[in-house]
Order: sequence, then structure tokens, then C-alpha cells
Amino acid sequence: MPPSPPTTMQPRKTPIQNRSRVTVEAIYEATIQVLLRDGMNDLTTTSVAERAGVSVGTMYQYFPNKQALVYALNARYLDALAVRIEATCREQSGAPLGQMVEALIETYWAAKTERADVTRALYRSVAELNNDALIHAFAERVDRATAEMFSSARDAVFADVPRANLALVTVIYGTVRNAFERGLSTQAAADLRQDLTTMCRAYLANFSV
Amino acid sequence: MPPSPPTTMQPRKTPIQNRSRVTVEAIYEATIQVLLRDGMNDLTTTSVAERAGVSVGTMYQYFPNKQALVYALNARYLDALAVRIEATCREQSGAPLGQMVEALIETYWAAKTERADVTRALYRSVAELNNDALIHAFAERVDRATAEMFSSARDAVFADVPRANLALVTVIYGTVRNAFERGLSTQAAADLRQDLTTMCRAYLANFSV
DNA sequence: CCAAAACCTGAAGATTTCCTCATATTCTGA
DNA sequence: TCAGAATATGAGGAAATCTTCAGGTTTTGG
Repeated sequence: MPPSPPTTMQPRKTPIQNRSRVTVEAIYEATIQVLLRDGMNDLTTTSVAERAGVSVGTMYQYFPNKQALVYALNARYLDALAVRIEATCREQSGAPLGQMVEALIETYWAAKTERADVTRALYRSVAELNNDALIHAFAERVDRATAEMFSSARDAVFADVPRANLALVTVIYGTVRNAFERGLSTQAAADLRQDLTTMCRAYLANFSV
Repeated sequence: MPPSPPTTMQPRKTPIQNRSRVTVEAIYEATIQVLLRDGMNDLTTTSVAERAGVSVGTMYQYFPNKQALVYALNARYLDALAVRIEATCREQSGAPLGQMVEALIETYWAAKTERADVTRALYRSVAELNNDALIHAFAERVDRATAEMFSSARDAVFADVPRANLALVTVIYGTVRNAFERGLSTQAAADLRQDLTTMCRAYLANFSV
């Protein structure tokens, strides 16, 4: 294990021509596959390049080092997730509170479950990365979206929007992740999801008009 | 990075004399400290041995490899956590439901927060380990304890204990972890904790007698 | 058509790390 | 006391990985 260099997470060069865009895309895809197959520990620059069908040199033209590669992959994933959450929030704008909660749970749950193996692999891959900034930026972004959505509810009025928002998103995201890590059966997962909804709605009853 | 060998997680030898027990203890402590200082990535067998004041050879007499060391450390941590949860469950046996929930949240929250840096370091250290079995054993153990506690509540009757139990523990553990990862301010954390309690109680109202 | 820019290649250098083993020291129990 | 068990040592072998760079190929734009 080589020592962790003063890691630069910034991409090295941005693709300009089309073939390089394809290359970079292939590298991302290969990274996921290697992560799934070997795990972060055995993910080597060589194995990724090989799987992507390019040479290591090419990889290093776009990513300054191995960690930056995984970092970028996670940034992508979080961005896609944020986009989905934001879309849900827009759709639910002005809806009743209960429906909002249900929609939010649905979106988050689906995003994590659809490709459970990828989700799990990514969770593991970032553990040793300096991704606090990434996580915080993501949290701020989606918190803003959900807070705005809740504010727009036609059947509620909040004394302290940020507080209620934090409570809801923390409980929802935390529960989904925990449920996911437990590897629940389909039935148990469905029950849990319903109970989670129940809980959130019970909490929200405090604010209904 | 050497390839991941068919890792044996089992300890190699059990200390018999007192000096070796002290040695093993020192190794555990050193592992935590190196984990805090350098992170899992830069944790080397040499650095741990050095910090512990023993030679690498000694370390390898008790742990077959590096991963087994970290694995054992986590097993220890989980055991300590389970013991605390079980104690709380015993104490609350026969109490009112609301009090049980509060006590459980208190215990779990405290355990995770008391030494936040250690908790975080351990979370990160296991990410790449094959610790599913460990996690499942832990979950089963504490789930049994809490389920029994809830069953004993004097002011409630459950149609489906396992289901209610799963909902509660998943929400509580998940929320605490998520809150913890967000690095909330003291005030925000206190608010959240209260809201979490509120939610759980609202959910439990369905079962009160 | 052609010069310049963009892109790709991959062998090899520079480092590091894990773990063993032969040997030395300390402890225990009779 | 003392033989055997338990424990400790630490230099070095064996193995792998990351990353570079000099040079070749493809594309672009005028």
C-alpha cells in the first residue's frame, strides 16, 4: 500500500473531443464494475484501465490519481441523486404534506434500492476518502429543495421550517440506509417503509392546519 | 497494495499469561490511535506495532493479518455497544413505552457521541471489511433485547412485536448515524433528538392500551 | 491538405507494505 | 530449581502498486 499522497481530487483535464468523452465514460463504467467485482481494496489502476479498454496512461490524463477517480464517481452519483430529489420536490410543490413525505420516501428508497449492489459498493468505496465536503454540499443542496417543498404545503404551517425539515430528512435518509444495510426481506422492507411513512405523518400532524 | 489474501479473520492465538494480555490490549489501543491519526489507508502493521511498543512479530502472533486486527477491534466495539443496549433494556423492563423509547435513544445516542472521533474512525475502518456476519450477529442480538423489552411494556400490546421492533430500531439507529455524519451543531442535535423521540412516540400511540 | 492540438500507449522506475522465521527472553508449575 | 511452554524480537524476502513520460496516432480547423 503506497502512502496517501497529498491527494488532489480535481480532475486533470476535461475531455474536448468526442472520443475522449467516450473514453472517460468507459473509465467510469469500468470503475463501477471493478468495484463490484473486486471491491475498493483490490481496485487497481491497471484493472480499471484494462476493463475500460484503455491504457493506464489514458486514465491518468483525466484523473490525477486513483482516489480522484473514485471521488469523481461518487460525485456523479450524488449529483444524479440530487437531481431526482429536486425533481420530486418540484412535482410535489403545493401538495398536501402527507403526500410529500410519501413521495420523498418513495424517491429516496427507489434510488437506493434499484441498484442495490452499486449503492453498496459506492458506500464502501468512499469510506476512506476525504469526502466530507462532497457530502455536505449534497446535504445542503437537497435540504434546500425539501425545505422549500415543505414550506409550500397547502395544509400546514411551520413555526420552524429548517428544524422540521432536518428532522424529516435525517429520519428518512438514515432509516433507508439502515434498512438497506440490514438486507431485509421484501416483506420486511415493505412493512418498514409503511411504518416509516406512518411515523413521519404522525410527526407532521403537529403542524397541520 | 498487496492482494487481499483469503483473509482469515480468526485470532491466531489466545493470550494466556498476563503480559500477553497486556500486549494485546496495547495493540488494540494502538490500532485506535493510528486509525485516528492516519486513517485506515495509512495504517500499517509497523505503525501499529511501533505505537503499541511491541514488535511486528508479536502482533502477528495474535492476529493473522492486518484486516483481522481491525476486524477484532470492531467486534470488541460492537460487543461493548450491545452490552450497553442490553443493560438499558433490562432496566426498562416493564416500564411505560414512551420511557423505553427515550431510554433507548439516550443510550444509543450517547454511545455514538461520547467518543465521536473513535466512532467515525471505526465506521470508516470497516467499510472494506467482510463484516456482514459481524453486523448481522450484532443486529440479531440487540434486536432480541429490544423486542423483549417492548413486549414487557405495561401500557401497550403489540399485534406484531418483531415488526414494531424493527421499525423502531431501524429508525433510531439510522437517524442517529445520519445525524452523526452530518456533524450537527449542539442545538440542532438536541432538537433532532427531541423530534425523533416525538416521532417514535407518535408511532407507538397505535399500540397503547 | 497540413500544422497544431488532442489523445493514446505501456514498459519500467520508485516505493511501500505485508508477513515470516530463526533466535532470544521470560514465565510457570512441579 | 529447572525444563518446557509462552512470549517477544526485527531484519529482510517476496510481491504489488502507483504514476510518469517520451513518443506515436488521430482529429480538427482553416
